[in-house]
Amino acid sequence: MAIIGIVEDNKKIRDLIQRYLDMQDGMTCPVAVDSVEEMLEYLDEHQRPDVMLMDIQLPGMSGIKGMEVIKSKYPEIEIIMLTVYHDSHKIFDSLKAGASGYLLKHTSLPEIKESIENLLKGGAPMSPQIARKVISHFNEEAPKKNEDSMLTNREQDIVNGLVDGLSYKMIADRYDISIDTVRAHIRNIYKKLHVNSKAEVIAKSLRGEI
Amino acid sequence: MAIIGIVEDNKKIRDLIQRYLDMQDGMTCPVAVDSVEEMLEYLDEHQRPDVMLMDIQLPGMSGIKGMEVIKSKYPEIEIIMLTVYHDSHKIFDSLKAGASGYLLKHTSLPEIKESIENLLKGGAPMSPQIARKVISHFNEEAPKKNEDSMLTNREQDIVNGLVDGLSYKMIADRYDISIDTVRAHIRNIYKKLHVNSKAEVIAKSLRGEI
DNA sequence: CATTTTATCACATGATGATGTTAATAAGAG
DNA sequence: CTCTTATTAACATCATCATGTGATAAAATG
Repeated sequence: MAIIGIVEDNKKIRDLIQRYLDMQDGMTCPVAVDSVEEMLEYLDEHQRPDVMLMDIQLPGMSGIKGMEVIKSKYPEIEIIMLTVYHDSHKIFDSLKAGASGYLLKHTSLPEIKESIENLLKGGAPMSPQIARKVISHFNEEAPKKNEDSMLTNREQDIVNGLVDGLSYKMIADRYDISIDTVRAHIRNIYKKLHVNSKAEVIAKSLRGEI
Repeated sequence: MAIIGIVEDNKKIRDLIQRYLDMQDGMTCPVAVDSVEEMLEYLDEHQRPDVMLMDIQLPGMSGIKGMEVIKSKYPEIEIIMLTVYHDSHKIFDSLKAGASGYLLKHTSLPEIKESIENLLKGGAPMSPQIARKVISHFNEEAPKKNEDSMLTNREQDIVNGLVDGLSYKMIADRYDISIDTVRAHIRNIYKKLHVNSKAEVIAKSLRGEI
């Protein structure tokens, strides 16, 4: 009998999954909590689950951090991330932190059940979109400069300045242009990238999405 | 109508898959050959397939080498490796050479069909055992964990908020604390990391230096 | 028990950033 | 030759950030 645990802060989703899994043959789901902290308390005093479903966005400790903690204390627990996030950063962080699977939240209950069975048999459940990103990570050693970067040379200069942590004024000095010109470029960059803050540009750039 | 191509030297398997796929709605499988060389000739003179199933062990050019050649000439063709090999080297070589999926040969015909549909929808079909190996690759790829983070859990929360491109106000809302508390945390974070702007924190974080 | 750390909140102020509007010049495309 | 794009620039205004100073309380540490 496989023991399943759930960490998910949305009570509706949590209860739904718990009830469904608990009904299945060969599975029992005795614990479904809404934070990593609660799960850690539970693990101290009860039989440990074989598999754990974990959200990323949680009150208190994040699911990724939580997984690291749980994995370091109980490395034999297999953890599947079950979340709405499909950005590469969160996916790779999760996998590096020791996740055995990564499912998107629109995954149906039977698919979740199947994924758990898969995992117990030595597989690694992944939503197809996630698998795609993981695979891309491999064949993306050279063919970057992906999609229409669209950014002009000057705009790229400005982005580099932002990534280096420079203020508008410092960027203006570096390229010997006025601060208003920097502003103008940044406006254009924001439009092209569909963002509206320095922070997002820096994040995008460092994730290789520019 | 998706066009499927097959390169597989075992005639029995090749014919079986071709007949099956050809029967499916939305698919046609006009070409099934037993070597990369034959497939290259075919591609010169016919409409190119959308998806190609390819074995690794082939007479003449190997499937991995063949995929490189085909991918460089026709990068828009999506290639799924369909093979008995499950050793990490062959898997990673295939993925690096541009494979969009990797299935083991015991995969059933309906699963193959499903995998192709998956691929056409932007997914990446992988047998669970393969996914497991790919994921393991990430688990081990995390040597440099500068765990001298010094940042407290709450501080890490705040950093995550910054990385997500949130303003102080949005971070305050996310964690249900006041904006002044966010400011206080950020002051401490700046001191610990020796920086003095959001931008630098985001950059450090995304570089894995936190 | 005393001390330090962590987390919380407030008020204030100057600096920086985001956005709207407008526009001149040069280069390249059609 | 006209139209578009890239680059430059100025002025204005409100929002957000960075930083100083100070405070309370719980938790961890010694």
